[in-house]
Amino acid sequence: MKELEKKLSDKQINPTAMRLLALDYLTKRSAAVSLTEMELEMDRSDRVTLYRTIKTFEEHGLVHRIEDGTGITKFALCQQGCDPGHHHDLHVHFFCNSCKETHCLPKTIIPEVVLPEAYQAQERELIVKGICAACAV
Amino acid sequence: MKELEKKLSDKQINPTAMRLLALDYLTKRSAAVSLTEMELEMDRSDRVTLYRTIKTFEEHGLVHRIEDGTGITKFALCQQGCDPGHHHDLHVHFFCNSCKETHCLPKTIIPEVVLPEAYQAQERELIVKGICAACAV
DNA sequence: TTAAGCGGTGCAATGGTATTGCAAAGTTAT
DNA sequence: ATAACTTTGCAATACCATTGCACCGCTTAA
Repeated sequence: MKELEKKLSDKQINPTAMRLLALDYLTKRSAAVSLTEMELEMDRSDRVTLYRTIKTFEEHGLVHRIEDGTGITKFALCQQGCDPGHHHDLHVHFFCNSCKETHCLPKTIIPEVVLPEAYQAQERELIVKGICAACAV
Repeated sequence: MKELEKKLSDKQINPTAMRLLALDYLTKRSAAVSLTEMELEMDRSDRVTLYRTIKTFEEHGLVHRIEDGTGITKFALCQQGCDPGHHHDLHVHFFCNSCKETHCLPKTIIPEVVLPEAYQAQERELIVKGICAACAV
């Protein structure tokens, strides 16, 4: 557990019980989670507290928000190297049409695209939908 | 107006007054619109009717749905060549951090990405955020 | 001509997620 | 122990998406 505490304090987050639990949960998950999922699977706590916990994590560069096209916001741990304020996650997110889970593909980088004249890119988000490795037996 | 009627009947959509109005509105818009925007700007009508109108358009391959990361679903006319059920819009969508509008970039195609072993891609959606041409004076 | 059937529209109502306000509980420094 | 600050939980609110149902107008069959 010292491990988790360190992760939090490294990001200047006060390691409270709630936050350690949430971080532990996120660490063990392979897929991105919605708030509702977290709420259901972590009996321990209130939705709003989770909401704020995740928000804190996001602001400190510990998790990133994923809009996977379902309309429901999901979250996943950042790889190392995200800063408060600015995330530099440029990996693809994959939504499985079969199991409905959203996964980060940290090795798969979003290619640069050439925009029309005068457009300036600042961030980009690529969602690929299809059948994930686990479902593609 | 015959023009608009034809567009509808070409897609097997019954050209009612409401639908002609909605199509006209969409045709004149350069940016993608949310339901709420349509509701406000087209005084003529009820939100639910618009909702169903857009849904019909979408099902018949006349408009496509855009999840631009704001959490609010937006819609824009398809270029030609979309079929009921399957849209093949592979263009990039651009969200302007300044004016908050979302634009289709029909000339800018989403590049193919190489996925990890065993993942099968079916659709892809790329949102680029930044400053649009109009705001980038 | 009337009655039945049907697509389309509008209103009311519901469900779900995101978000804020506020007060209680917990923590830290003096 | 107290004051100051942080964190948490509950209640409440604000939207957006979606469904149910009744009504309207049109076409079709008796």
